[in-house]
Amino acid sequence: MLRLRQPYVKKRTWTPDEDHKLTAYIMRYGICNWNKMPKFAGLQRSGKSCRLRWMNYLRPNVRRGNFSREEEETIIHLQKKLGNRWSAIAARLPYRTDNDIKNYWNTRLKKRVLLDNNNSASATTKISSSVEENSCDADSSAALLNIPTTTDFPEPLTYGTAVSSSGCQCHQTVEIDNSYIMRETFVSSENYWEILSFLEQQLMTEGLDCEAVSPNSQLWHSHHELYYDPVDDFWANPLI
DNA sequence: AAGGCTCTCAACCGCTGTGCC
DNA sequence: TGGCACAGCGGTTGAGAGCCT
Repeated sequence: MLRLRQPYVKKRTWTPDEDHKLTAYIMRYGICNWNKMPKFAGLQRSGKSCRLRWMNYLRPNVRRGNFSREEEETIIHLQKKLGNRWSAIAARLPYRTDNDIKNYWNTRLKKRVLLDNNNSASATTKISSSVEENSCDADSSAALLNIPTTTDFPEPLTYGTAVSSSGCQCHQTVEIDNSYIMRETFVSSENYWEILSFLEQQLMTEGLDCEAVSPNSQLWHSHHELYYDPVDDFWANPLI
């Protein structure tokens, strides 16, 4: 299959204002249709771009910064076991995105593993076997390596009226103004308060995201018909 | 100080899977 | 069953920071 590539694509870094609009929109109206969202949110972006930005950067339960030794070892182990299935690996590393893991692997871990393989085959085996000694599958390796689970974080207070949990995940459904639902999977308490504060500012500052579509408008109703299927949740079961 | 090189990460792309009509 | 729309995935690459000469 021939892949046609644009000869030169100027990358557009997201501006704080764009981040602001996207976050405000999602926090208020949730996620329904990525393709239509940019228009409703007043963004000159593709739906894909918005989705990527949210998933990899803006989403509350995303941990950024250095990977711990345990996380590194988990990635090495899972990559060996699963291959370059980054989303599957990310599912076993709460708070890390597939893009982050992929980048980290490509820029650092891959080199290290190759180096280890070249220098000492036994050194690499040690890392893998130390995991496999205690765990015969990837599912349990996360627990083995002390990767935080939902219970490691204090349950955040809920904004709004309704909270529901399903199984072991902290999956929250929040109703605001009786007209729309915001949902978030577990959020670290630190990020949660940041987001909550931000959301409260948004709700209090009418017109701040004036280009976003009002939930009561005809336009909003037309596209929110499709909104919210609890089964369709990227984070429905992050530890599977 | 300046130019080139390397590394990291955010963002883009095309492809594939899934659900709906 | 086929076509379409959309979401998600993994590979790739541009931008920018930092390092080196």
